[in-house]
Amino acid sequence: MPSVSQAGSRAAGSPGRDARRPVSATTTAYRHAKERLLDGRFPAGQLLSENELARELGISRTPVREAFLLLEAEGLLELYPRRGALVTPISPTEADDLLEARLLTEAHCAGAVTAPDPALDAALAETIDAQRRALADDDRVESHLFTVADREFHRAIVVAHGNPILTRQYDALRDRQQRISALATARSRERIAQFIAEHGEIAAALGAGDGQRARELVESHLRAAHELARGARR
Amino acid sequence: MPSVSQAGSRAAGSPGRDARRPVSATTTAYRHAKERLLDGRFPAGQLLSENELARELGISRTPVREAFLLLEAEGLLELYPRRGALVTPISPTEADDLLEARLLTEAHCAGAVTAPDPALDAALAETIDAQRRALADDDRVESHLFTVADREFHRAIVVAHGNPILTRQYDALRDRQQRISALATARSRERIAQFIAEHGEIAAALGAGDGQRARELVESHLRAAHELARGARR
DNA sequence: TGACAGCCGCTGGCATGCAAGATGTTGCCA
DNA sequence: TGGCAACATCTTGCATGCCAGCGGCTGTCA
Repeated sequence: MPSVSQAGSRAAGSPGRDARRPVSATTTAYRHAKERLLDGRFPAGQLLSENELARELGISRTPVREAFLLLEAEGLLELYPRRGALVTPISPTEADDLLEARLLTEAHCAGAVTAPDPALDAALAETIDAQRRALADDDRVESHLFTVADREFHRAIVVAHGNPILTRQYDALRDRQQRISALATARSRERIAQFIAEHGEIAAALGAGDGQRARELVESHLRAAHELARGARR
Repeated sequence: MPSVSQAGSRAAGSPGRDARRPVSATTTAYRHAKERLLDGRFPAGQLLSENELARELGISRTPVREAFLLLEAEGLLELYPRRGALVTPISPTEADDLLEARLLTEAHCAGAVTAPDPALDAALAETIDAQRRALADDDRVESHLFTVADREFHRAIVVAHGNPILTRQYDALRDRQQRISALATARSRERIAQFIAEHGEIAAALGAGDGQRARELVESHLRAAHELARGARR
C-alpha cells in the first residue's frame, strides 16, 4: 500500500513530524484523507463529509475537521461553509501549471550546483539503486516503489540546494502532481528504464559539478515525462 | 491600521474568501493572529496560548485552534503538543531564502512577457499612482499604504502570468517577508521615491513587451531592496 | 547549599452537544 | 401542470467539558 508519509509528509505543516508519539487523531485523519486524495480514491469533485470520515476512523469530527483545514491549505480540498468539503477539481491547466512551477524550482536548484557534492551524489545514487530494484521486482503491485524513489531522486536535488522554503514549496507541488498522475500513468518497463537512464545522466552531471548541464537534462527529462503523461491522460 | 487582508489574504487557504458573510469566528481569529504575526506585535519566539487569544476575542478555543493550524501550515507558527504555539523564529538565512524564492518566481513571470498586456499595464499604473499618493501623504502613519501598493505592484506581475499555483506560492512568500521587514525598515522618502522610479522602469519595459529587460530590472530592484533591508536589520 | 522527587496548575487533544444554514422534498394552490 | 412555501434532514460552526501531558515550584534530604 502506498504510504502518504513516504516522501510527501516532510512537507509543510503536515502534522506528525515528531514521529514516535501515540499519533494524534488529527494526524490519523490527515494521513488517511491525504492518501486517498493523492491516489485517487477520493476523486476530484467528490463531496466529503466530516461525519462520514470520523465514523470510518472511529474518532470524532474535531480532528477530521482539522485535517480538512490542513488539506484545504494545501490546495487538495475546498471547504464550502455548511456544505461540505469538495475534492479540488483538477483544472484543465493544472498539469501544465504544476510542471512550470516544478521546473522553475528544480532547474534552478540543479543549475546552482557549481561543484561536486558527495552527500548529494550519495543520495542520488541510492535512489537510482532503489529505482533499479523497483524495475527488477516489477510486479505491478510494487510499481509505487518506483514512484517513491523517483520522488526522492528529484527531491534530493532541491534539498541539496539548502533553501528550506523552496523545499517546502516543492514538496507541495509533488503532492499535487501525484494526484494527477494517479489518474492515468501508463508506464511501460521500457519507459521506466529510460527514466532511470536519464536520472543517471543527471546524477553524473551533478557529480561533475556541472550544474548547467544538469539543468538542461532536468528540463528535458521533466518535459518528456510531462508529454508522456499528457498522452496517457488523453 | 494595516489590514492583513489587503494583499495577502487572497493567498491560499485563507478563510473568509467569500466576503459578505457574518465572518466566521475562525476567520476572525485567523485575521487577528496573522495581522499581529506579520506586523511584529507577536514577536518571533513568543509562545501563544489558545486560551488567551480566545478570551481576548470572546470566542471559544475551537476556532482559535483552527486558525493556529492554518498559520502553522503557512510557516508562521510552530505548534508544540500540549505546550503552545511558538511564533516561528526567524532563521538567520530566512531573508536570503525568501529573496531567492521570490526572485525566482517574480523574475520568471516578468521574463515570460513577450507582448504588451493592457490589463497588466493598467494594474501597474494604478499601483504606481497609489505609491505616489502614499509618498505625498507620508505622515509616517500612512507608510503602510506604500507597503500595500508595493505588494500589489509586484503581485500584479505574477498574477498576469496566469499560473495560479505560482501566485499562491508567491503570496505566501510575501507574507513571510512582511514579517521580517516589520522588524526594521528604515525607509527614507528618498528611498521610496527611488523605488517608485524603478517600478516605473519595470512597468515601461513590460508595457513594451520586453520581458527580458523587465526581468533584469526586477532582479536588480529586488536585490537592492534586500541589501537595504539587510543594512537596516544590522 | 545543592539535588531531586513529587505535586500542582496550566497547556492543549479530542469527544460531545447544540444550533443554524443549505438543500431537496412534499404538498398545497392557482 | 407549474410555482411556491413549509418542512425534514443533511451539513458544518462553535461552545463546552473532560482528561492527559508537561513544566515549574516546592519541600525534603543529604
